[in-house]
Order: sequence, then structure tokens, then C-alpha cells
Amino acid sequence: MTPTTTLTPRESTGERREERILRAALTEFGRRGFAAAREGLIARLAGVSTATLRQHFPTKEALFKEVVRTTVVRTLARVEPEAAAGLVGESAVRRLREFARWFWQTMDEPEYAALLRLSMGELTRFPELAVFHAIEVTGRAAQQLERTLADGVAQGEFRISDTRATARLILAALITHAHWFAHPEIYSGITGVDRAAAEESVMRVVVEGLKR
Amino acid sequence: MTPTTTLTPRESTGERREERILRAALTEFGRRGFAAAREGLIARLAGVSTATLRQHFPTKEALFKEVVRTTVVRTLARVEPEAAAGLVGESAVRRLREFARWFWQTMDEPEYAALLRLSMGELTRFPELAVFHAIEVTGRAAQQLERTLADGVAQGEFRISDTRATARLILAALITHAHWFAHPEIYSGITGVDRAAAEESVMRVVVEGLKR
Amino acid sequence: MTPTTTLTPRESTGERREERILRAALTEFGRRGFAAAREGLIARLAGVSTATLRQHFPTKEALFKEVVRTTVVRTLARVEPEAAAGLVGESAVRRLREFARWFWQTMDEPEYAALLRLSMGELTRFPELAVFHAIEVTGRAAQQLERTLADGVAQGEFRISDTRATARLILAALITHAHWFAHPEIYSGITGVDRAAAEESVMRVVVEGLKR
Amino acid sequence: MTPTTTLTPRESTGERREERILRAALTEFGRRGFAAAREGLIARLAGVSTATLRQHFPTKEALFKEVVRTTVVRTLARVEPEAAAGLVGESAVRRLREFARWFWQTMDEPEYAALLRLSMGELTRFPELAVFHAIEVTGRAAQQLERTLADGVAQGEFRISDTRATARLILAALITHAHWFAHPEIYSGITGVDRAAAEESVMRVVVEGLKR
DNA sequence: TATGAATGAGTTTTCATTCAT
DNA sequence: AATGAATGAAAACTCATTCAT
Repeated sequence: MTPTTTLTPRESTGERREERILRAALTEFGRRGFAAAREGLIARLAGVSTATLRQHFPTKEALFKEVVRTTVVRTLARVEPEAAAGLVGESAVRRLREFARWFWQTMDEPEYAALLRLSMGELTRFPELAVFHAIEVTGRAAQQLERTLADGVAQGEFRISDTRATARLILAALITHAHWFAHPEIYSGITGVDRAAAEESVMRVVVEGLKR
Repeated sequence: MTPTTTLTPRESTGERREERILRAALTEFGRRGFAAAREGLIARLAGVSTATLRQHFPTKEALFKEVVRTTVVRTLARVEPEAAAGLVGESAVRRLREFARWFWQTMDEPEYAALLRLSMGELTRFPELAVFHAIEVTGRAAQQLERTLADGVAQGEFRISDTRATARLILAALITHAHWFAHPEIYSGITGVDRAAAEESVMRVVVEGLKR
Repeated sequence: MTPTTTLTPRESTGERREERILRAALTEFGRRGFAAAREGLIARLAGVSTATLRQHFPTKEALFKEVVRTTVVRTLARVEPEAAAGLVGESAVRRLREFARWFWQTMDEPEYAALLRLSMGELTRFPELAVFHAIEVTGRAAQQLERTLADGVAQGEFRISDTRATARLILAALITHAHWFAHPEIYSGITGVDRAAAEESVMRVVVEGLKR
Repeated sequence: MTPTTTLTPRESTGERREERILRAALTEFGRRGFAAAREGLIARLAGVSTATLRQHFPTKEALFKEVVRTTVVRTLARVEPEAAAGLVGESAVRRLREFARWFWQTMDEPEYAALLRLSMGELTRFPELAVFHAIEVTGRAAQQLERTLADGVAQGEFRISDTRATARLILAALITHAHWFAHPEIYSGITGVDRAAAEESVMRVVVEGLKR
């Protein structure tokens, strides 16, 4: 059962384990929310006893906070490089579409989908985390979007009187769409069944509104 | 001692009570979500015993569903008249702004704020309700918005290639903003502290994108 | 199983139950001390579920405090009348011996034996209770003893320079003896196996020391 | 780095460690009693891991027993020399006062205070230890006291009909006073706030009762 | 021998639900 | 119909003890 690789013992127990617990916890918290999530299940998912879980995270709340923090940080690690990725110099429209695609694709991964759900549903009860998420994730995304828009204006692609508000507007729309896309069984009545088409239409409308 | 109103006994006990319970339940569910909400607290808020609560609603889940259903229905009752309200013939921009104002104002009332929160956070676990809410509330709002946009196009105010997608986009943006506005302590970093200004800038951007 | 007597339902449930719980709790706390006592056992002893126990006493600590308070109060109810009991006018020696006999007899009852044990072993961790016990039980006993000694002096039976200190001394000796008597299997090496003789010798020494 | 003392390695690791553990354990057991004491804390106090603690003492109970045994033995080591200390030939009153002073002073040291507390509160659940303590500590103290009294009688200082019972009586009083003195915040209502005065008055009363 | 990490076996606590009046 | 009281079932949490290195 235990692999015979050259992993050092330390890795196979300590950090490996916390990693597994956090992953399991994100799944469970994302699925049921903080209150309904059962630590017993998280432990089983992670392949440890509940006592072990408790030794690593002193309370359910501490575990939750750590899960969110970790996931946010991991999200950031993705945001930044992606942002930098060789699109500088590209047309702003192209970068805008790229951003949306990246955003939705990210939100599709169970991990970030869970984070999104928590950030809307539960974080109200964990204000510091909510602020952390709002600033570090939402805020950064908004800034990046704004930069793209400003570049678009500078390049003569867009005519926008208020890039900040426009970035916010677009991001807000993307967020709700991410939620809708994440639950097609519920929202297909709104978005239609063809997601690709839905994505395309959103971006077309956005671009239509930005261009002249 | 006996009230001298013309209320029938039925109303003064039965329905009155259920009404109070549902209101209390919406508050509590909205505050903590389904799992963490405590029926004992709901009962106390409503001024009845938990046994009484149970007699009216056979399970916690049934109570929750009824709460959502009732609130949705009440929301609808507001949507339609408001929609009809003498704005036909007005400029589409005016109606659009009116819609946004009405939407945010509605979402500000604790009752609908709670519904919004539940529709994002909990309804995933109550699919039928979620679908109900998506169709009856979100869907209708989208339709109404679309009608306004179409009228705007017809009146030559807007140039929009896809009114449906545009309506969805705007609604999506309004929804996220409603969430942001509902928690200024968390999102003021994004929206700024002046809510009126934030609202205005959103609508200006929207109109800017729709007009030619 | 349920008796068919004329007990009102209220009595057979509410107050009766708390009474039974408190009695069971005193037994268990007295036997094992606060930390080792198990509420599950208390509940079983009292013939209720642990949930019921919890409904009546919100925490283990609250239960403990109530147990001590109740027992102290019940002890007081015994001290006073007993004190008053028709010994006024009797010889002080007689009353002194009576006091000792009453004290030890009381301490023999499992209930008060438990209280004594708790007052020495656990109350350090519950300071308010300890103070309460020290003042209401020990303090009162000391006062009563002092009164008897003073009367003895007034009646010319005793020659005592400091009745207060003397009362304290005697009470202190009685308390330790109560502890010894309560555990003959441990302390018979000190007190001897014949308790009656031990009691008698203690009192003889006391009287010898007081008289001239 | 390596100490230059002549300590053998054995002493510097093994015994040193056990010693530290036992000391820490006495503190913790004394503070909270057997059941509530946490080995984790003992280990931390002693500067070792819980696993190490366990390696030295196979169970919590074994640790506790060893703690008590060790402390009792150490107490004895103090009793005897002190007893022998050049007071032979002194006045019995003097020796009596000396005994009391020594007793209370000893009981004041955290170490013995803890032992006293345990001997009253917990030892009931550890009968062999209780007997051991009763015989080796209490019993010896009683014997020594009795010897002093007998000497006093022989020297014509005291008139006592039953030196054994009298010794027991005095010792019993001293024990309870030690408990009272150990917790002035609880018992100052009984003993008064001036401890020196309280001690003095006790001994004056004792001597008054013994003399003629 | 020492220890970081894991866990079994328990404990208190919570709460929706039921019952008897 | 309303409710005070009781409880089953489940949850989080604790800690002495064990294991692997």
C-alpha cells in the first residue's frame, strides 16, 4: 500500500498529510458549507483518524480558516503568472477574452469552485477571511482587468470613460456567470444548455459595449 | 383582553403564527444558513415553542423549503407590479436605471438579502428550490430586463446585437453588486465607500455600453 | 413500572427529576471528584438520558456547582435546628459532646461525607463555592461551637482564655477525625479499630483540656 | 559543551530526567488532582516529550504512585532528622511549638502542600498509597508528637491522661489548620488574615489545655 | 534512548424530533 | 392546537497510549 519510492519519511507523513487533509477539507466544506461539514468525513477522505486531524488543526474553525487561506494563496499563485503570461502587446480584446476564459476555467476546477461558493455563502461568518479573499482575489482580479482595459484604451481599441467601474462591472458579471456555469442543472434555463455559446455571447456583448 | 378587531380567530392564531414563524425562520436561515440555523432560536424569535413550530412544519427541511417558497412568491408579487408600474413609454435608459434601483433596493431589504444569500450558498443542496428560484426570480428578472432592452432598441435608444445575452450580462453584474453592497465592511475595498456613487458609476458604464 | 400513586405529573417529572439528578451527581462527584466523574453515569444513576441531564444543567461545571450549593444548603438546614435543639441550659460539656456526636454522625452520611471530600479536594478549583462552603458551613459550625464554649465559661464549667481560637482548634480536630473515621480501612492504624472508643477518647481529651 | 562535572552520564540523563518528571508531575497532580492532570503538561514542564515520559513511567497511574511514594519518602527524610535535631532536653512546650512550626512550614512548601492535598482528595482512590502515607507520614508524626507529650508529662510540664489520644487530637487540629493556611483566600474568614497570630493562638490554646 | 506523529476509546455537548398532558 | 420536558443520534473534542524512526 505504501509506495516504495524514495520519498523521505518526513514527506510521506507530515506535510503530505496536512496537504491531504486540507484538500479533503476543501472538498467537504465546499460541498456542504462550514456548519454541515463533518470532520469525520474529512478525516476519512484524507485517510487519517479524526484525532490526527485534530492534532494538526485544533478546531473545526481553525481548519476552515486554514483551508480558505491556503486555497486563496494557491489561487494567487495562479493569478499572477497567468496575468503576466506573454499576452502583453496582444490586442486588448484578445487579452480580455483570455482573462474571461482563464477565469471561468479556474472557477471550474472543483477547488476554486468550492472557494467561490464559500466566499459567497460562508465567509460572511468569517469576516477576516472574507476581507482577505475580497482584497487578495477579487481585488487583484479587478485590478488586472482594469489594466487590460486601460491598455485597450491606450491602444485605441476601447472607448471607456471609467475603466475602474467598467472593470468592476465586467468582473461582477463574470462572477455570477461562473456561479451559473457551475450549476448547469439549475441555471441552464438562464444560460442555455450550450456553455461555450453562452461564454461566447457574454464576451461578444462585453466587447460590443467597449468598442466603438 | 380580547382584541376588538375583525380578524377571524383563524387568522389571529393559525396563519398569524405561521407567518411569524416563517419570518423568523427567514431571518435565522439567512443569518446562518440552513445547517447552522437553530430551530430553537427561530421558535423563540417567533414567540412559540419548538413543539409548536414542529407541529406546523414537520421537519427543519420542510420549514426551510416553505420559507424559500414563500419568500420567492412574495418577491414575485413585488416584481410584477413594479414592472408594470407606469414606466411604459418612458425612455429605456430611464427604465433601466429604475430597474437597477429597484433591484438593489429590494435586495437591501433584509428579507431579500437573506433570499439572495440562500440562493447562492444553500440552494445547491436543495435543487428543486434552486431551480424554482432560478426560473421564477432570476429568469423573470432577466426577461423583464430583456424586454426593456428590446424596447430600447425599438425606440432607437440602444444598439444591441443580442438583447438576451446583454440582459443576462447586466443582471449578472447587478447580482454580484448586490452581494457587494450587502457587505460593505467586506467589499468596500472594491466598491468604494460611497455606495450611491458606486451605483451611479455602474449604470453609467452600462448605458455607455448600450448607447451609440 | 410507573407507580399508580396520586402524584401529580408535574412532581413526577420536573422537580422530582432534578432532585434525583442532583443526588446521583453528588454520589458520583463524591466518589470520583469533578474531573473523573462521568455524566453518563450520573444520568444512568438518575434514570434519565444525558440529554435530559444537559437540559437541566447546561454544563458539567454548572451541575457541579448546583450540587455543592444544594448540599450545603441542605446541611445548613440541619445545622441550625439541631443547634437549637433543646440543649440550652444543659451543661456545656454535654452540649460539646453532643455537637461532636452530631458532627461526626452527619459527616458519616454519604451525602455529607461526599461534601467534605469535595470541600477539601476539589473546591480549590471552584473558589466561589469554596468560600461559600467555608463561610456557610465551617464558619457557622465554628460560631456555634464558640457559643457553647462561651456558655461553658459563663457557667463556670470551662476556663478558656480565647474561646474563638479554642473553638477553631476543636473544630479543626473534629474535621480531620471525620476524614479519618470516613476511611477506617486507611486510618485505623491511627485511630484504632474501635471507633466509638476513638470518639470517646477525643472528647475526653478535649474536655480535660477545657476544664480545671 | 560537555559538562566538566564528575556526574556520570547515567545521572545526567536518566535519573536527572526522572527527577525532573517527578517534580513536574507533583506540581501538576497537586494542582489539578489525578484525573484532571494532563501528562502532556507534565512532560512540557519537565522538558521532555510525552513519549519519553511514557518510557519512564508505563502508565499515568504508575507515574502518580511513584510521585507520591517519592514525595512521602522525601518527607520522611525531613521528619526524622528534624525530629532528632537537638531539642532533646528542651522544655516540652518548646518542642511542641517547634513541632507545629516545622509542620506548618513544611506544609507550606509547594511540594508538601501538594502531597497533603493529594492525601486528602485523591488517595481514597489509591488505597495502598493512602495507607502508606497514613502510616509513614501521619502515623510517624503522631508518634513523634506523642513522644514529646510523654516527655512533657515525665518532666512535669503537662498533665495528660491519654498521651496517644492527645497527640492525635493535636495533630488532627494542625492538619486542618495547614489546609486552612494553605488557602487564605478561602479560609481567612475563619482563621483571620494574620497568619502568625493564628498560629500563635492555636499553640497557646494547646498549651493552655495541656498545662496545669 | 528519545521523540514526532498517530490514534483508539472515550467524553461532553448539541439539537431536531417526539411524547404526554 | 400548544407546550414543557425528554431523548436518540450524532457531532466535536480530549488524552493516554502506541508506533516508527
